[in-house]
Amino acid sequence: MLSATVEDYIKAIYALQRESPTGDAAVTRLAAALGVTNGTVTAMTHKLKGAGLVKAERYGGMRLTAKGSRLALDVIRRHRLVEVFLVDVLKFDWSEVHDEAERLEHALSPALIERLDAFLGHPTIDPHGAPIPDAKGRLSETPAVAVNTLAKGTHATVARVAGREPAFLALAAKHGLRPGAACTIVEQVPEAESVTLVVTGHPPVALSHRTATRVLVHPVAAAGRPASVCRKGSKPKV
Amino acid sequence: MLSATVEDYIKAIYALQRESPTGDAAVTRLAAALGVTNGTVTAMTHKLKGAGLVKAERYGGMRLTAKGSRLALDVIRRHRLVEVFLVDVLKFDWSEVHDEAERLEHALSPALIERLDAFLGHPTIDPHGAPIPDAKGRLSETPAVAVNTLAKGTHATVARVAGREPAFLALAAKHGLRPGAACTIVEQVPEAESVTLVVTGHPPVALSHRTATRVLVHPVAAAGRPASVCRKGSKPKV
DNA sequence: CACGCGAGTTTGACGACCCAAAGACACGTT
DNA sequence: AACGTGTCTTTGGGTCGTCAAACTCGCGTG
Repeated sequence: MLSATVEDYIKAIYALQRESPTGDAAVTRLAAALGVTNGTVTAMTHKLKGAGLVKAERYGGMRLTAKGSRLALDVIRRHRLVEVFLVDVLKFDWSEVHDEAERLEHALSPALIERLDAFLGHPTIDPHGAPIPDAKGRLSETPAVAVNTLAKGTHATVARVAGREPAFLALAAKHGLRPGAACTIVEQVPEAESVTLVVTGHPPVALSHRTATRVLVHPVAAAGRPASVCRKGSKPKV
Repeated sequence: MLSATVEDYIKAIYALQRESPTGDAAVTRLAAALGVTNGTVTAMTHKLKGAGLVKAERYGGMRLTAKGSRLALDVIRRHRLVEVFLVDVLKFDWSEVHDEAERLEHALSPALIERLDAFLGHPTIDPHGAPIPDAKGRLSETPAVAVNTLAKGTHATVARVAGREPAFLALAAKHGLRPGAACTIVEQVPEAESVTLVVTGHPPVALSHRTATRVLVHPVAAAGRPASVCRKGSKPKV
């Protein structure tokens, strides 16, 4: 059986690979993500290599093997299903579920996960809008764009609020920023790297572009109304 | 934070104390219950003593302190609530929930347990009929008698089916022996240490007296019918 | 009463995971 | 080409929970 520690490493490597341009994870980054020292990561890397979960060579970055990726997706599936359960069934708040899920994801048997999945109605996204891999480890990512790339006046539907910091998640919740909510870009100031958006019925919220990359939306095609829609790459005409 | 291992030891000590006439747990019994060697238990005993969870002296049995008992009841509460969840909500079979709960009981935060308790409607017994300690660690045990002490013809309500062996639990389930079921003692042969009982709608089942001590019932006072009721201590008049 | 034996304890060692600190490497600068 | 800095690896050491094997104790028996 694979230890909880191994699962945590694999999950962290998976996440680092996704946000790395070269597609491989660096020791120092991984150490920071897991809160351990570099030496500890190097030691664990040997173990993971021995288990056939990662490929790595001395002084080079590491990369998950097919087997490693499969395990990562398995752990992510467990994590996200638990989050759905905690929020939808036990009525936990959005911002507090992460740590709880972090512990639980290592204690659920495959049988339990499949029953939980069925009980929850086979959800496809977690409470933050992150996609849930299926039982075979398939992940279907809906293309979505970050709000910092959108022009003033754009109408959109919130697809996902990424990030784990409770403070940020609490802010998002306070302003109605949850998957499915309809929002509008009310201000876009490139010079200040600031974007302001509003969800109907909630106070507007100004985000730095850096923060705004964590808020992903599906722009809504203007149906008979003159709202400008600005897709990825095009510049706002303000 | 207390490790899962410590919790397992405390829970096992609690169980051993209950079934020990002297009220304290022996090293060898504990080692057998946990599947470790005696030396390991001795080492852990020192640790538990240091943490103020047990009292023990060299070559004498060990005993939980108030703090230790409280922890044991806490773990038992978690365990039994998880079992209720697995059976009632996720529709797991009776006999397979134990191992699952064994792992989960160490991964649930106090907040999660309280929410789960509320979601389940504050159950007072688990699927096997075992009482669930409340959030303050209070355990209310309903007095119940083992079927081996009852006379032929006695009508009773199943209160609890103790024991963890999947095979025994599967047998019990097959014969309708679950908390709340109405049963009747159809045969009682002291010479053969055998008792046979039947739950309406299920095939009869013969149990050795040893096994029968695990089936606890509430005898039903004969209401207008001539069924003999035999309380603890009285001899059957067959 | 001395003996023996089961129950309990100690000892030395191991695997998993971790750290601190020292060493080895890679690579851009000068 | 030599340096310096940041990244990675190694080394020695620590904790937790475990085992096997040697040792010690308490107590009933011959």
